[in-house]
Amino acid sequence: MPIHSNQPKNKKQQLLDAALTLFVNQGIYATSTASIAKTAGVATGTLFHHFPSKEVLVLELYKKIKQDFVLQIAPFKLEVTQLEQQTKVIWQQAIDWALANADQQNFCLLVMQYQPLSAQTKAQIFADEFSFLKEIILFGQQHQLIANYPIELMLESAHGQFLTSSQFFINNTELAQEAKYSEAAFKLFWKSFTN
Amino acid sequence: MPIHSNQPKNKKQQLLDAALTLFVNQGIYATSTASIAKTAGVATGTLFHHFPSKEVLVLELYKKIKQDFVLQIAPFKLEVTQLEQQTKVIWQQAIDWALANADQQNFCLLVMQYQPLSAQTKAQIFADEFSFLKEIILFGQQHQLIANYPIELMLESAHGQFLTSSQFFINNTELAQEAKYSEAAFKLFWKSFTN
DNA sequence: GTCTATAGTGCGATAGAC
DNA sequence: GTCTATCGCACTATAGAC
Repeated sequence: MPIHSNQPKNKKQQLLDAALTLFVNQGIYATSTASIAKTAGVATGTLFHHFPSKEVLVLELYKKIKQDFVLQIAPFKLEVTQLEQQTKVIWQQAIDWALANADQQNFCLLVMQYQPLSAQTKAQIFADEFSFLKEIILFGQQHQLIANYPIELMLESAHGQFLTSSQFFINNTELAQEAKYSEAAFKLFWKSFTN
Repeated sequence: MPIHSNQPKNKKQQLLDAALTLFVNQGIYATSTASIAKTAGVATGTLFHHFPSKEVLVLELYKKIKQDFVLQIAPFKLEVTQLEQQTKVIWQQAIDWALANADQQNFCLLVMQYQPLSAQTKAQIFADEFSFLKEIILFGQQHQLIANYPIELMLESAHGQFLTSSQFFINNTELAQEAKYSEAAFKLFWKSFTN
């Protein structure tokens, strides 16, 4: 650790933190690099020293967040007799992460609509993020627990349902604690896939 | 009809048409009023004669599109013995409209993330647009055909599933013709709600 | 109603001192 | 690595002639 380390970690992290807050409150387009620098308490030149462009800043922030999300999803050895229960645990871990990291979750939604990032970039991120989901669906189909619909459609549907439910609970945090709501959200998800 | 009517309808409509195309190809923020006017073949001053601001232009375009969408959804007298079939017809009408009006559908998605419009404005639009959906769910619940989950959650879920499926088919138009895919999309939707 | 011309603003990014 | 200062550009919106 350097002797002269200041109380706030490093300026790069301060910039990422400030950017996240501003992005989710104002949108990515509406947030200027100058305002990010000002909020972070650094100069605009410093921002462009750490990130060659605003676009790169957005992408780097996104990747860090998704890395954190994937770590919250504990891996399983899938069991035929336990598949619904195992899926429920994973679903709840994902929802809990979204609730505890509402800014991060909202930012990911914004990035999906942020047009300066290519569709290819987004598709790659999506595939990485939800590889565990594909395993569950294929495993369930092999054992006749999950319907044999086309896998691409099912992946999109599952992702969409997760986004919808997590957004609902983020916008209505008091309902996330009620079993009636959290049970219903998972059942809506699970029943759509069952045979 | 005025004697001096030009071949292109009126300039206001030309502006709306140009705006739609540019918005879905570049995003709303990334599209300048100047480029809309240029594409429409009119001057920037003319744009601001018809729309007091870019924001109003966006909202007016959005309302026109949603009006058109709602007209495509034929009303039904809901019947207990026919509910699944009736819902399927409505679902397919909605998907077909989205496919035939991909630009319009994509634009609606962009508007939902366009932050200059207030959350209240968007919520109002959502309620208007999907009132028929609420009727179906409540009717189905009364007759024990549809699960008794909280109605707000079900409405969000239904809307999300429609957006996911229509986006999937817009991005993979060749699959929309295959019964395997279109049947699966509806079943994913319907099964999630059934008792 | 439509045009041309432009005012006024704020942006992303760079240069160069320290 | 960080700063100050600023460039060059594109944007929304307006003014005023026709």
